[in-house]
Amino acid sequence: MKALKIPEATITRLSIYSRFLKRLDKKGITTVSSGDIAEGVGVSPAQVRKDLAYFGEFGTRGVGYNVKDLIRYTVKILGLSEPWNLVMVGAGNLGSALVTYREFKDRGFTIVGVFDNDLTKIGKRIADLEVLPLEDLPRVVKENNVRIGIIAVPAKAAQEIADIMVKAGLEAILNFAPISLNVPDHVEVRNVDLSVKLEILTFNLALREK
Amino acid sequence: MKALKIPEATITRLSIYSRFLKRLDKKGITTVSSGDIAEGVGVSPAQVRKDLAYFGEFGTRGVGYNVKDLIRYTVKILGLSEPWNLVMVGAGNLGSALVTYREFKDRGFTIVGVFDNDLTKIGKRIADLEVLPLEDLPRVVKENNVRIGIIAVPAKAAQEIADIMVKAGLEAILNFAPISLNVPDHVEVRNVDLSVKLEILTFNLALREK
DNA sequence: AAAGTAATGTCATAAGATTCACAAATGCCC
DNA sequence: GGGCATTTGTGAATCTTATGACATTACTTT
Ligand SMILES: NC(=O)c1ccc[n+]([C@@H]2O[C@H](COP(=O)([O-])OP(=O)(O)OC[C@H]3O[C@@H](n4cnc5c(N)ncnc54)[C@H](O)[C@@H]3O)[C@@H](O)[C@H]2O)c1
Ligand SMILES: NC(=O)c1ccc[n+]([C@@H]2O[C@H](COP(=O)([O-])OP(=O)(O)OC[C@H]3O[C@@H](n4cnc5c(N)ncnc54)[C@H](O)[C@@H]3O)[C@@H](O)[C@H]2O)c1
Repeated sequence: MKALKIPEATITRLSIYSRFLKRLDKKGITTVSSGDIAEGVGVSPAQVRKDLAYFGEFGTRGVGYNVKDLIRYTVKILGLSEPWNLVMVGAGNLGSALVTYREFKDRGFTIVGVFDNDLTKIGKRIADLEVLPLEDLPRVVKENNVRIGIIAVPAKAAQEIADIMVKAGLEAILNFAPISLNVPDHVEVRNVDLSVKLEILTFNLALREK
Repeated sequence: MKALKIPEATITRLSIYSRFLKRLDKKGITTVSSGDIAEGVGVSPAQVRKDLAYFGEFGTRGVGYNVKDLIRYTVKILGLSEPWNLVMVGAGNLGSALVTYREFKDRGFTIVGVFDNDLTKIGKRIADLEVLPLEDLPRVVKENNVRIGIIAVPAKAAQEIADIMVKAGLEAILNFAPISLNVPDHVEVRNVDLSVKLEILTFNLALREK
């Protein structure tokens, strides 16, 4: 495969294009131009073509892209042709919301285990999953070939959970705790930080006063 | 004020530095170097200094930065010296989690209204807020000087809610629905897209197989 | 079948962000 | 008080990403 380095922003946009295309497909639209995609997701047409060009030629000049084909390509690129099993640690407010989030399923993600250390939560059900004690995590990871873990525990506990995940052999972590995690190089981490986006808004609004 | 354009990535990092500094302060640490911050949040020391340099000179050569002062500066830059009132539309799984999220409060955000159109939800309480019908949104916005709204409704309804928010005079929207919103230029929008981060991970893991 | 229109793919260019490297400033030790 | 160690602030260099422009290809119309 391409050794070429792909900008992470490109991957971000591909994910967005991919879901936009699925909506078009559901509406019965069969062909789409880079301009249509651009307008639908709020980028420039050149950007759309450039992003796709990293991975091949998927369109027809003078015509555009076949929606179903392009969905297949983007899904393939993003590594979503095969389903992914996930584990979630933290069965609190956010963890519960994420476990019941339907769109994950649509994109091929299945949460196969939810873990917590609070005895009052263990044994309870979220969606159709029983909350399990942390001790069971390595077993669930092994049994279900899980490679990705989600952290939804308080910041204080996040590093400890990351360590447990690494030890259990997970290769990637999606972290919702507002703290930077220390993990070995072979483990990919991405943080989702909700306050940051809010503070970009306040920064911009505050500027207006000036 | 500076007319200079600041990279959004800089604002993102400032928000992260700011919260990291608050943790240091809580631990009683009074002085910090760009290298310490860099290590704590996972960027380069030069990056930290450059980011701060957009806004002024906050450190002392040979010494570093005073933690409490730097917190004050970052908070000021991010527009957080004064508290912000927010409204939330969508009292579902995610909306409820967000309303009860404590860290928002710590950063000076107060959710003053939660709205939904589901009659079974209206009147219920989330944290200490009663869920209100959408019709009440303009009033709550006016009464509380709200400038920022959060959208946590299904994608299908998000544009409609954005329109209502714009009409009510909101100037910024934080959108959790996985769809791109159409709003006038004077309204700032930022999307929080959880699937994207997950798909960056799958992209990277899928690459490894190659 | 030729001309006109549409839209891709890509190379060149521009813009933007990060890193480097070092002079300048500070505090500390002897 | 002079030298040494430290760490900032910043201009220049580098690296990365986005935009612009257009040749190329395909379809459509007459
Ligand atoms: N709630 C939100 O809207 C929101 C938004 C952004 C970020 N976050 C972040 O997500 C994380 C979770 O937030 P939340 O609101 O769901 O908190 P929460 O308190 O509702 O849930 C945290 C859960 O983690 C469990 N937990 C704590 N320590 C643990 C450990 N060592 N091992 C296993 N489980 C443990 C707790 O028992 C609890 O069930 C926090 O880091 C928070 O900052 C939350
Ligand atoms: N749950 C998650 O973890 C999660 C994660 C990422 C993104 N999201 C996105 O956040 C949004 C909300 O997700 P959720 O899981 O909370 O869904 P949900 O179905 O639990 O809640 C949605 C709420 O919006 C309300 N609603 C629907 N239409 C409305 C309208 N026109 N006006 C006012 N209220 C309306 C519903 O009554 C419901 O209470 C969705 O767009 C979803 O894609 C959710």
